[in-house]
Amino acid sequence: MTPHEAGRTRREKQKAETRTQILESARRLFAEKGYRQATIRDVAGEAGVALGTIFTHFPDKEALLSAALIDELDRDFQRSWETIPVETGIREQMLHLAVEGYRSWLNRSNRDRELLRKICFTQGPARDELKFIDRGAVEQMQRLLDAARLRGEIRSDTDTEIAARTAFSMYLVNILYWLDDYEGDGKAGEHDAAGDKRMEAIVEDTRRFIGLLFRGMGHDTDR
Amino acid sequence: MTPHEAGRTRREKQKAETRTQILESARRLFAEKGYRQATIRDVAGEAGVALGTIFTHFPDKEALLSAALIDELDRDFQRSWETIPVETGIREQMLHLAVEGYRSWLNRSNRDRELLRKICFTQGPARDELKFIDRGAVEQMQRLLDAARLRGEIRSDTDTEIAARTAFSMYLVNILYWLDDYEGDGKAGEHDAAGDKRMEAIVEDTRRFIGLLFRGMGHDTDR
DNA sequence: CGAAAAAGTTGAACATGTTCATTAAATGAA
DNA sequence: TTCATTTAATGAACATGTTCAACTTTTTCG
Repeated sequence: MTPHEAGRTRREKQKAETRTQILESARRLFAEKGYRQATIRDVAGEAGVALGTIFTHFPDKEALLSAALIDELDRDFQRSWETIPVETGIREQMLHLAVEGYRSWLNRSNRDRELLRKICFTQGPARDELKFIDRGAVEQMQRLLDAARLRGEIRSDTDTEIAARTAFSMYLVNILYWLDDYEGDGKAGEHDAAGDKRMEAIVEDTRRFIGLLFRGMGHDTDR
Repeated sequence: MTPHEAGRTRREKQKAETRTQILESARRLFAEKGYRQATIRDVAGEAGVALGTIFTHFPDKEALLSAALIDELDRDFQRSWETIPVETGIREQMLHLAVEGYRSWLNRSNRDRELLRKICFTQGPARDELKFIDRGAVEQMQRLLDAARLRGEIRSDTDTEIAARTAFSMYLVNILYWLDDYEGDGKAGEHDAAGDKRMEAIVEDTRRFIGLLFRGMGHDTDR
C-alpha cells in the first residue's frame, strides 16, 4: 500500500483492507481445518468482521476458497520456471519442470492438495483467473519449445503449441488425478517412503512420456 | 430384479429399491434445477422418502450427485467404442474415438456438462468407481495401440501405455477444461453455430495431436 | 456547506445440509 | 413360536451457508 494512492477513496481502501483480512483468515482456517470444517463464521470471527460481510466480498464459500488459494497454484509453477537449467537441452528442461512440479505437489500437506484440487475446476469468479494462469503456463512451455526448435533440438515442423498442450495435460491429470490417492504430508524434510516411491514412479513416467514425445509412434514414412 | 434372488432378505431388497428411487429422483432434479437449486428436500419429496433417509444411503449431497451420474461418464465412452471403425487404421480409430467423445460432450445440455464436470474430481465414495472406469478407458486405448503395433502400424518400440495415458489426458483436459466456456445446449439436432465451430476446432486439434504423436518432435537420431 | 445518495458493514432471519434419538418391522436364534 | 437383536426409515433439532433490511459513514453534488 503506497503512501500516495491517487483516486482511491477511504472507502475503497477500507474495503480492500477488509478483503485482505478475510482472505488471510480464510487461508489459515481452510489449511488448518479443511474446507468443510472451517465455517464461514470461523473466518468472519478471525477476520474480525460480521458474518454477512463475507458475502459482500465473495458470492459463496467456494469463491472464498478459490480467492484464498488461487495464488498457490501459480506459485509452484513459477518456482519451477525460476530454477530451470538454462544450459541444458530441451529434454532436461522439460524433465526439470515436471519433476519440480511433482516434487512440490507431493511435498504439500495432504490437506493443501485437497484444497488445491478442489479449486482447479472451480466454476466461480476465479475461473477466468485460473484459465489465465494455465494459458500462461502453456504459452511458456510453447516458448521453451520454440526456442529449442530454433536451436535445432527439435524438428522444424514440430507443432509446438499442441506439444505444449499435451505436456500440460499430462502434468495436470497426473497431479490432480493419478496422484490423488497419495495422502502423505511430505513436509519439513520429513522422510516419507511412500512419497519417495511415488516420486520415483512419476519421474520414470515423465521420462517415458518425453521419450514418446520425441520419438513418436510412427514409422519414418510418417515424417 | 429377478424373481429368484437367493440370499436377499426383504430388508435388503427394500433398501435397494429405496436407493433406486432416490437416485432416479436425484438424477431428474439435478438435471432440471442444477446442483445447488435442487435441494435434498426436493429429492426426498419426489422419491417419497423422509429427508433423513437420503443420508442413510449417501453421506452427503455430493455423494448423491456422483452416485446419480456416475454411469453417464461411462456411457458416452462405451458408445464411442461400440461404433469404432474396425477396418481402418489406428489413426482413424483414434480420431473416431476422440471425435465421438467430443461430439457427445458438446451435444449435452450445458447443465449436464456442469454436473458431469463436478463429479469428475469427486473425493467421495464414487472416487474408486470413477478411477475404475478411467483405468478401463486407458487400458482399452492401450489394447487398441497394442493391436496396431502387432499389425505393424506403429513402431514396435512404442510405449503404448504412456501413449494411451497421454491420449486420455489430452481428452480429459479438453472436455473438462478448455471446453468449459461453451454453454450451448446442442441437443435434439438443434443447429448450433457456436457448437459446430468448437467441434471443428477440437477436431482439428485432435488431428494435430495425433500427428504429433506419430511423428514425434525429435530427429531421426532420437529413434 | 449541507442534503442526498452511495456504499461498506451488520446481524437477525431464513434456507438448506446434516445429525441423531426414536420407531416399527424384519431377522435369526433358541 | 417367541423374543432379543438388528436395521431401514423417520422427522425434529441442529449446524452452517446465505439473504437482506437497517444502520452508519463516506462521498457527491447543487
